[in-house]
Amino acid sequence: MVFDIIRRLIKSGNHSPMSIQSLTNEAEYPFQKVETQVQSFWTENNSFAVHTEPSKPKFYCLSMFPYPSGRLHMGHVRNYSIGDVISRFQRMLGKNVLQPMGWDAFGLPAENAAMKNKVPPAGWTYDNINHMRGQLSRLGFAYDWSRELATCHPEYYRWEQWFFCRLLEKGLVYKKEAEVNWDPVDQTVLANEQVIDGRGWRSGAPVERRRIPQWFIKITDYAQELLEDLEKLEGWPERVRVMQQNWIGRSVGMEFSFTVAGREDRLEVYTTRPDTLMGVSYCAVAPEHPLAQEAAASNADLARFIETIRTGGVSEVDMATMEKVGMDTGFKAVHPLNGEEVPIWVANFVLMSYGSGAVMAVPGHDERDHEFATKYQLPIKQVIRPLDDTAIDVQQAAYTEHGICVNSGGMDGLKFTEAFDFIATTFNQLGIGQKKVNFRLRDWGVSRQRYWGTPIPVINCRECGALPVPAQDLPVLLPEDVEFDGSGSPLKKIASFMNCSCPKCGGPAERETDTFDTFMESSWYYARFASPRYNKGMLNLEDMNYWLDVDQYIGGIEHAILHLLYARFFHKLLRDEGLVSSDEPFKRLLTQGMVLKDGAKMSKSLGNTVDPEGLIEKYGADTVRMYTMFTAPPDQSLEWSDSGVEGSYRFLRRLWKLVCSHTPTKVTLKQNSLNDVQRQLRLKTHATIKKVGDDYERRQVFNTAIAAVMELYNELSKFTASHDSTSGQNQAVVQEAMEAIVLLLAPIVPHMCHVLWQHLGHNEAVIDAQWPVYDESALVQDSITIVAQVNGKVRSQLSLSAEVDKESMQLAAMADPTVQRFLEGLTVRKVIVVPGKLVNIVAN
RNA sequence: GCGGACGUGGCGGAAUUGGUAGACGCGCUGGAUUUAGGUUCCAGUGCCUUUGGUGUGAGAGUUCGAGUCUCUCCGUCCGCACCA
Repeated sequence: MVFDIIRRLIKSGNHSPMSIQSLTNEAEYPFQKVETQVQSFWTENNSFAVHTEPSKPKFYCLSMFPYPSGRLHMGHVRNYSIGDVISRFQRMLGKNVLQPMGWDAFGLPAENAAMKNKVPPAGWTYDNINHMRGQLSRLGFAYDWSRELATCHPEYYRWEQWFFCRLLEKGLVYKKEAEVNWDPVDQTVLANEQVIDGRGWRSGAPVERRRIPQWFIKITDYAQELLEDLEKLEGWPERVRVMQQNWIGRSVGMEFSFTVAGREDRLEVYTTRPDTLMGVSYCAVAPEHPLAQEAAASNADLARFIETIRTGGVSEVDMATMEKVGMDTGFKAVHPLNGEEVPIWVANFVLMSYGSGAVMAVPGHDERDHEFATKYQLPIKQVIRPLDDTAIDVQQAAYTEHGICVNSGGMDGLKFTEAFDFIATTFNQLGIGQKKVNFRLRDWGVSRQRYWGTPIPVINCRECGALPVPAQDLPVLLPEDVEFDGSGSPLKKIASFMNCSCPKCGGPAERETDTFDTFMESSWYYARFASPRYNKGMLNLEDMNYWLDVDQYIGGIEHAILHLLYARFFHKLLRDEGLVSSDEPFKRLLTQGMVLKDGAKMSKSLGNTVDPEGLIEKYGADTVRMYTMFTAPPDQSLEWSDSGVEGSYRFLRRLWKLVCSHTPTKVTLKQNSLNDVQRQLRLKTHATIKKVGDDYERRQVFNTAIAAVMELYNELSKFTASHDSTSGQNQAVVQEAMEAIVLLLAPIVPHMCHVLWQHLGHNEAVIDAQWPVYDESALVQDSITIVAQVNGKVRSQLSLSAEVDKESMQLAAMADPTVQRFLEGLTVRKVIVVPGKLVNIVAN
């Protein structure tokens, strides 16, 4: 086993029992001793290991696992602090809380490091994991480390290989040619990230688009369900759901074909705007389209042109921002309604991978078509007019709104849906097309021409084709001790990996050397965490039924679309294989904001990073946790400030001193015998408990929770400064306020609160304490403040009995001298009374 | 290009359902303690011509009442399928 407990025990340091008293007697807040001692306590007691216990309510809190890049950055600290706070809060509510941690260990950076430092990707990755595990422990996160996993471990990826083979057998996986970025100098495939301004990042050579056979998983089979189920995800931020909805991109349109003049075959196109059909002035096909290829065969200029437009990146942003260029193929498409012939062009903006690789172009009513038509002086026809009949000039700009058909023969006067239906009926009768729902979502290409990834478990036999590796031969192990120089896959050079025999005919065969997209591993790790050591199958159903779904998932907004969509898809695949029982993996989602410094994202290239380790050294983990939770709401970006850290540190020091100087008491608090000042403090204590609980659970904003605790602290410290709080009910209300503060902060500042809780006279550990419940009777007030406005402007504040009715409020406001002064010479027209809040007198 | 979000003091942010704008923290100013610096404590702190006026990127609108709702504009940031 790679991950042993022993090493962590050594890491956690000092085991000699140190009494709480020796800590709380220290004049200054001894954060180092506190944190070391409390972390030892958690380790020795195995405090965060959990088991499937069907009789107990569970809570599964998951933070997106990190890529082991080498060191934690502030983004990690923030992400994992949020998850830890939620986990510890839920535990105090009495739940059986699972909070695991692991490593998204495959990926490109390990290969880059391998080239740079001449070390194998595996060794580099394991070293990073060991270092980062230590950093996480030092931050005091309540992980069940016995469940730790790393995706590069065969125990993990073997099940992914097994599952892929199942999908292959079920027909949910297929192989087809797809475009990649090809570096002609380095003779290698480049990631989009490695293409800079259309050139290879290392060679500087112009990148070519090349087609190679790759594996795809049929996510489009699940497009409709992935779209519909978004509505069930009430615990997800609206914006993430909208992003996924747009990504899936359901559209209703017409699929139909043009005849090509003088030919037997037809040109298939898809359009969402059949109402503009009479405005078609040309068609455009992708460079890879058969018609384009055929035309190029007898036209050297066109062949050269197609070659040039196949350079440049393949990403969506490259496609959308590049200059739109094209060339006439010489073929003519015959308009299905008026028989007119329009030219067929080849254009770089048409994607072979989307739809049929061909489009009808209506420059009058589509911006992209308009740009292209203007450039090549193709005709622009107006066939739609605005509903309100405003004058438009389609020669100047495309009119893209829905409107009414004009210049369209029999369709004139029809609105969008009427025109749509007309075309649908007509084409059905002609047998050349029909209504079709299309999705923007494309099938998931999972092949990567990289070494450091899960080997795709496929054997290529010259006789029998591509076959899945039989289950008993799994895992296909990735050789870890390799020479890696970046020129193609090292797997191709290892004969013992490459050569195998065909599982069907037994003849000589070769292994697939591509590896999986790393999104594969991160698409199911949440489930594996619930049965991480299970070796009889991919997932243990009993554990799945107890722990899933993930109650709270936390991670960066940058994963809003891809990772979350793939994980949702994978969950449905797992469900259909009978491995899990629910439809969706993540009940509630919190997308944390970025950590910024000087207004920019912290990054190595900008040199504006802050190293968490140095901060922990200087201020302790509790301060760092508190600062990251206090400075901004979790879903917004966090602007780094050194003096802000000082502020959090100062608060914790003050709190430490105040509680340590208090003598704990067991005196019973008697609500009815409290004086006004005592009642006031008690009111603040319980109002704070109420607000903070709501902030943690419903609102998930921790900055305001901390602010509320600070307010209580301020009131408490004023109280202790001006009253003798060593005896009687004074001591009782102070004890109550302190206990509240310690409990309310325990999820955020767990080390300090562990010690302070014991100082306040409790034997149980604060992690096992019950979350405080507010006392409704303590919140009852005798008098309330009412705002008096004249014409919407605040003129006075009135202290009135809490039970005051609307009429009395109005009378009191009218009688107020300041209000009177502002009403002088005016006639009262109207009075608005908001019970318990304000009175607005409208006068002129 | 497409899609998404955001814009409030000197700064980070608060205002949860249309009802006292600026909670809490930082910074700054003054004072106390200290040989001094630091620390700690106390008081003040949106802006202005201060019995008042004004103020939430700009402009308009709805409303008794708008930071919050609607529209237009400006600006900033994020994602876009091989980075994870």
